Amino acid sequence: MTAATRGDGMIGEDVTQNVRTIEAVPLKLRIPNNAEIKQLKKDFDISEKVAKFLTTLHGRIEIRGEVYIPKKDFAKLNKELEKRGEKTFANPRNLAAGSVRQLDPAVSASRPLNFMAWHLDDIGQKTQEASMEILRLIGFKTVPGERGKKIEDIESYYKHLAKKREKLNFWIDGLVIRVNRHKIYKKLGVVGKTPRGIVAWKFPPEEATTKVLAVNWFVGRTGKLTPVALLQPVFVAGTTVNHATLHNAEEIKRLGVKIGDTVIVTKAGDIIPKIVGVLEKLRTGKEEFIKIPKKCPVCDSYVGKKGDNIDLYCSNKNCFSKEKERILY
DNA sequence: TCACACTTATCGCACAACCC
DNA sequence: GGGTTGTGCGATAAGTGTGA
Repeated sequence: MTAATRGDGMIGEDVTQNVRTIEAVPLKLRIPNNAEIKQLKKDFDISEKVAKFLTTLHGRIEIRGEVYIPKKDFAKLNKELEKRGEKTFANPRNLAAGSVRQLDPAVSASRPLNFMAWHLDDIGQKTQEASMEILRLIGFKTVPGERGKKIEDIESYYKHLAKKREKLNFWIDGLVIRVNRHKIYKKLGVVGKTPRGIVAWKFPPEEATTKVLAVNWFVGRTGKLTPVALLQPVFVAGTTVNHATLHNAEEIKRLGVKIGDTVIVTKAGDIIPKIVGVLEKLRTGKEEFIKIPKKCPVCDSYVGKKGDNIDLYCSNKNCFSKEKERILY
């Protein structure tokens, strides 16, 4: 058995030794019995070839899934750490990611890692439903899901899940809608890195309010100036947020944000901090306009726009920040 | 108009280098 | 040898520019 992280989609990190310590990942696949295969044929129209493969499981099989830490186990671990006077972990998502990459498998084994499968590579099965059933039969836990025939079915499942979300034993940020029939799924193809047959529908992100303390202009490798708001630290969706990008001068104008304003902050995809609004009623009159720089904050050269582009760029080809970011890139 | 690449941000964790 | 610090990595979303 070998295991790898997703990486860039092509090359990931070898995490075999750590994944082997996860109890929910069977070291030996379970071979379904005759009655189970018979039922599988009846329910999911699987071919003789697939049925035969399942009776031996000889050959290569690729499974994708999610390593996670159940809420209860995460709370228990932090309680134990607190008791011992040790530092507790901020959230289960990053702890799971970090635990999988540990150099010492014994450390990974000490963390309450769990695994749920959501993809079985093509072995000849015709639908996603069949994939999930096969995964269950060969010994994997699978992500919960339901089949819907109409858009309304998906809407109602989304609402049902949103209600049920807090009661689940693991964190979720939405649901994934996937075309059931593999033939249609393949026919739809891939756009960039995203297959057309699969769509994520996220829940509205958690919100918090905080103050804008300052706005700093960052110069990227292309020379583009990006305003980044320095925020009063605020806890949102499992982490403490200190900064949020304002993208460009147009975004500052659109939001109408000033230094000193109380703003509403969310995290897109529960990851990226984002200012979504300004609470103008809380203004005291001491708020300051955000100055659009005329000179580069790093090399003091003039900045300007490129044609109709709304972004500002540093005019100095040898700007230190550009060079630095280019090297970093 | 669409597809795709680029840019930017965040966090926690791993690991090497450094200091005491 | 142990603690601290700095850097890099992985995962991820959204806005924008570019080229077909």
